[in-house]
Amino acid sequence: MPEFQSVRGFHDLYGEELKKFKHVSNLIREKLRVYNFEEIILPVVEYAEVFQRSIGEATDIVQKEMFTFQDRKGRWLALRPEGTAGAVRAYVQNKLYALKPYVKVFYEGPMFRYERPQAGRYRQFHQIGVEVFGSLDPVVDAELIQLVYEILSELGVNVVIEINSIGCKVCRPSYREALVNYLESVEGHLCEVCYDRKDRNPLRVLDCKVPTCKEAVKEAPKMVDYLCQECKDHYSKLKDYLSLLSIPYRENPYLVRGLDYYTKTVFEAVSTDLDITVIAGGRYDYLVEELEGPPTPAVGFAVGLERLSMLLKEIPPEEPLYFVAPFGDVMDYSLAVAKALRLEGRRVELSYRKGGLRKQLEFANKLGARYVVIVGDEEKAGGFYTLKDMETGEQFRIEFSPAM
RNA sequence: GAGAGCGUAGCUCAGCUGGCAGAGCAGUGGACUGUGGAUCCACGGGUCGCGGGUUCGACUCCCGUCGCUCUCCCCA
Repeated sequence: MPEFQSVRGFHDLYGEELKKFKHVSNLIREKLRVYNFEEIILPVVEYAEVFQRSIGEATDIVQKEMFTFQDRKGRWLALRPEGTAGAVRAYVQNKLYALKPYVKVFYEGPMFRYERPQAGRYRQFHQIGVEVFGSLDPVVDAELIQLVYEILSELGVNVVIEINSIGCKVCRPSYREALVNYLESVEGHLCEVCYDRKDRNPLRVLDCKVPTCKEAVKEAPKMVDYLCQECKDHYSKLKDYLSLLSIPYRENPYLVRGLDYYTKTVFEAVSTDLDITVIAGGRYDYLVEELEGPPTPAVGFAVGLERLSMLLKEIPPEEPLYFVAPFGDVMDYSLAVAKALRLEGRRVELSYRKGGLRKQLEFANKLGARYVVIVGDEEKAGGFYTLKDMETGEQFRIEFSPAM
């Protein structure tokens, strides 16, 4: 075991893994450009209170998953466990609402949660977060889900998009009460875990995997039946839009999110291969106000980049590599050739190791070169180089005069 | 926070009821000084995760510890 190791749950990203990661990131950024979202770069550290207020004091994220520490003046700071809270803080602090009728932003970067690492779970992981501030229109929810759908389709991953409405200040309390009442009436049939969570996180009981719980919960009240008129309209309008856009989705009346700030629409994209959530989001109409901003409805979602990358099977091939292979006393000439090719915009590697032509061709293979630019005494003397296609074996003589 | 599995060469892993630490792949050199992927030969490489115990003797058995992986809770 190496003497120095990265901290548990903190990983180096490189090689093939990074290529997938970048492919996902680039594709999403291109989508966001088309949808006219503007980037905002947010700090990785906020006052801990920003998260406590937004995510909710009682949630697992705040209670046991935050990296918190004190600065020299004793104030509590935290590494961000998610992006929305900071985005809202920035929206309020910079008064972004004063600039435009509504605001569409995205951010990309690391998030931190103190959890036990396992498949698709890291203590430092990366998200792209997308937020729309200032519209209550369900068309925004629909467009965000459309965006999610397009991202996932173009990446070619097998997922299902689930949606639900969890109501608002008006209707959610009565539902929660009804649900807890119901759960108490069947508590004898619940597993140990669910018995505990029926008060703490009652909605979670609804998608417990234990068969007896599943059975006990069949007759449980559903949020959709308790929605107030406004929430009901919002939800049905959303579904109309999704149908109009031909976006396949599955209604999951038991879909909940682990953060307190959500209202009305919540949605998730779940991998059908690995049973992990890769994108999740929803509406949070009270959060801006909660962080001392003007009452402003908002919706957003976050993409887990590692999770999405690990579902990718194939990534597009890289552009061809030209390997400049000098042998003999021709390094000056080779430098000139490499420079000229690079100025044409080609991807060029100049061999840094000596060896005969055979050796150079071996190096070229190991580096995955598509073309080898053969430069020997003949080439230098004759004012040309030999271009070899490593796939077909064909060779071409290319005239060249060094102009360094 | 609870549970399970695994730590032997750069990688993947053998190594039996304790008896000289191995293979394949990768690497380097050569066969082969202007033509690669193939083949053959040679070579380099290890605190068997770490610490303790049992034993004449521990990679092997026992205890502890650290690390990794996975599951639950929860989540991107």
